[in-house]
Amino acid sequence: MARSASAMRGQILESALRLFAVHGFRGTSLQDIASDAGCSKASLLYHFAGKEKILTELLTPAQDAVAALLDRVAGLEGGRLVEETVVGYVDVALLFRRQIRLLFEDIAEMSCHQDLSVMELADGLLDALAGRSQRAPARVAAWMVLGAVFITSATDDEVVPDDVLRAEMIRSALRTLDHPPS
Amino acid sequence: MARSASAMRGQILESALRLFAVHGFRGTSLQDIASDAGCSKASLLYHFAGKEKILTELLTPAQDAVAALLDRVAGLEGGRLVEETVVGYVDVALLFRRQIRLLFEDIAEMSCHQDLSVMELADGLLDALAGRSQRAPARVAAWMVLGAVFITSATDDEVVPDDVLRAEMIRSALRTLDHPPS
DNA sequence: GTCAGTTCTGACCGATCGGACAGTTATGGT
DNA sequence: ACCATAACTGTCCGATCGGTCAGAACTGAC
Repeated sequence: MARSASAMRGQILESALRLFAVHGFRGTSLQDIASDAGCSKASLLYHFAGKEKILTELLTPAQDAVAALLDRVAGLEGGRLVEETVVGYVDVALLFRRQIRLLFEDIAEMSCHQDLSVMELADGLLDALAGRSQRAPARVAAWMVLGAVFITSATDDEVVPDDVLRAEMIRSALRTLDHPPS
Repeated sequence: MARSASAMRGQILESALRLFAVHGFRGTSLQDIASDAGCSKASLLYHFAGKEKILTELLTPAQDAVAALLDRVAGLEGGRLVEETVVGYVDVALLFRRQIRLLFEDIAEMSCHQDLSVMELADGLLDALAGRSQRAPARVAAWMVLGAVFITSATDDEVVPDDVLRAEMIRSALRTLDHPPS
């Protein structure tokens, strides 16, 4: 066969991205990628120095986009800074959503593989956070709160004390949901 | 030794939770847990039917807590529903933050193991989203936006069209940051 | 002391996976 | 036609890991 180098490389990257997004990085073997791309596993390792290098090449454009965004807002301040950053970040995230998804698939597969009914619980939480509304604005805001609290809890910013963190998370979440302070 | 069954089980669970939270579920082998708990790998598998069962036992209390929360807010509606759900969810998330962290460590280790400087970029994004403020409310809100957009992008709620999703994500994020609409 | 039952362990197994390597096939320049 | 180089492959290897199993060590009841 011996097609041109760039063609095979592109095919490998595309197969890898798709399989990673479905089964996660660790859940996808080099053989899986090779079979999907239509070449041998050895051919994979001819084009890429290792499995991680494939992931790196897949993630680098997203990293560059964020770096470019940070560069673009470097000189701004105040309201313009926040607005531009938010819009830019959302656009980058949506542009590279498949890459983001591949990061989560390992988690999802791990959570679902057992008898835990996390999905049902997440749905219930989503409904309640959206105030039982099915409208898009409420549902999107609920999704964001779900993710925001989840990730923020996992971080350990030892600068912020726990009680302050709790209070600010609640306030922020209620703002996200457009809920007037009581 | 042959200590009482519950003592060894508890020791194993504690070691597993700590190691999972540091190296992730997949990044921790049964041998690692056994060494940390001070027993043999075979003894692990005497107390737990498999590696996943350990994870299940670690995650079940958190699942039960969420289920209890959903049960508690089942009869509420309107403002009370949202408030109770948010406060309850934040409390559960903070209570089980180590369990949540273990879910993310696999991602973190995967992202950091390569030459990508994701941490610096995340910090830069955090600063910009917080409007260069170092105050706790701004930083917590920035963290939440960071996680919210990240997770929401990874979900595919095919009910909401992409352009609507983008607009609502931006609006929600700006609300989270307490940014007045322009 | 005896014995049944629980707890624990060393040794082993099968499977999987990432990667190495020598050799083969195709390509393009001359 | 020739050949250097790039592209590709089959095969093998070492390491890791989850899990099994027969049997040892310990315990408490009698």
